[in-house]
Amino acid sequence: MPTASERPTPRRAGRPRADTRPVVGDPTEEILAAASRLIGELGVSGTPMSRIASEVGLKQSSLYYYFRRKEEIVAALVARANVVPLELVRTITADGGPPAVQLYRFVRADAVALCTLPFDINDIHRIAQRDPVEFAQYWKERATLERQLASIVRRGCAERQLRKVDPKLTALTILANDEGAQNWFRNGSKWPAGAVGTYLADLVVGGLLAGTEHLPRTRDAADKLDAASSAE
Amino acid sequence: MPTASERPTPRRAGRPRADTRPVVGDPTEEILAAASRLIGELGVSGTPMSRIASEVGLKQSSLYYYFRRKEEIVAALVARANVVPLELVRTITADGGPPAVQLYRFVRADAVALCTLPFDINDIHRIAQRDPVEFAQYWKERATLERQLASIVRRGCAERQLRKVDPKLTALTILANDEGAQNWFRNGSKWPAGAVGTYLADLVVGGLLAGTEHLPRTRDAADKLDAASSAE
DNA sequence: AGGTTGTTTCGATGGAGCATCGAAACAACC
DNA sequence: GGTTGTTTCGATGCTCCATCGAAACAACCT
Repeated sequence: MPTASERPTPRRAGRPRADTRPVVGDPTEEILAAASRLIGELGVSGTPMSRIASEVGLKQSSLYYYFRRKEEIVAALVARANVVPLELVRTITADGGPPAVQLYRFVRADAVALCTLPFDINDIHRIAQRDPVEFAQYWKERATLERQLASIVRRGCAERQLRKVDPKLTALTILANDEGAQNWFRNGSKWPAGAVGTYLADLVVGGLLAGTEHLPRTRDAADKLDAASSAE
Repeated sequence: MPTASERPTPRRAGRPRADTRPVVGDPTEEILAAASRLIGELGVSGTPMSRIASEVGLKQSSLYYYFRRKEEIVAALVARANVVPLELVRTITADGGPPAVQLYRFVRADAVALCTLPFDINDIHRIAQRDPVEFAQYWKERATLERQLASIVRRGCAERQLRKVDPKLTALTILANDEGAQNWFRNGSKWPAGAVGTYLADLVVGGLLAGTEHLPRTRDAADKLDAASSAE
């Protein structure tokens, strides 16, 4: 009698696929994975639904059983990508420490996360701007992110650690910076993602600190907290 | 006898347009102007050729008499936008002055120029990445811009005015910064373009200077040179 | 065993957008 | 009056997105 691992995948309910390859996992996940890969290569408007479908062994129209519109796929991808920075501010704020160190940690980690993303976040950003309904979740989370970043900046200014800057404008610029970095990073960068992150964090936090001489100390503190955070 | 200004525009050679409105100027220019406006509103993939055509009083297929492909229109737009930063480094380098001041002037003016651009430079950037042939000119000019910026940074480092940074990486980041700023600026900014430019220049140059305390002096010097430059 | 229900997939189809082609409709010149 | 060159059009083919109804199965019920 065959064990579960030997047993061939049980036939699924529903009409069989024209493509004879066996169904590997959750089709929704398969579709998202294929879409992420293809969109990373060809861009959103450059990847036809038919291509995504054939990649997962389906016909074009069958995709619409899982997603009602192309943008729904894009929205699902961006929703996952958005988790990273949100989680990031959460843990960094929880870890505490001086605002400048928190900012340093965020900028570096966010830049690295964006650079290792398989698809172009700015491309998707653009689509999200033109479809506020489908991407309502995205904009809400992004506003939260901006607020939390701004509040870190505000504390940094109050404690005289940072120059006097507009917290809201600074938060926007930091996010735009990280996304801008991804732009040329994906465009064939000779620097590794980690180097880009550290460079950006140096530049931004260096530009915000009341005295640049504190930058090395800030970076060291960030290193230590990051190490402790990844160890657990 | 009617003077030149009273005389109706002389009939042009070729089949008359279905649209009865008189032809105002060079159709190529009209097309580019309409395309710039529409693409700014709806994005490149969001503006159909038929829309551009009807805007200038032509049928869809008639556009292909002036431009062979849609990307050719986009390339023409980006070629013009690219003139601004190139001209900018040229005059700023010619004006001379400390490297930090030159950088400050560039970042501020470039950010302002991008923010007042009618269309989304990142959107076009993305298309240019996927069509290196049509946009060869763009990439060549951009490489030149990077090199010139990098050389300013290199001098700044050599003169101990700036922190020790990678000049090439810095040039890339500066350009990405300016483009990133345009992203959220067009997305309904409550700050004027000038404020954005000054803020970005403060942040970037502040982050590069060996000592932040020199930032106000650098800004003042940039102000003076900009005033002198605009006066002539 | 045969029928019913629910699930998943397909094929056909319509509509929108890009691009090409040949011809139409003019002016200018011979 | 005919020829040439310029500008525009309409028709057409192709690709892509999205919808719809039906096909092809499994599972469950009698």
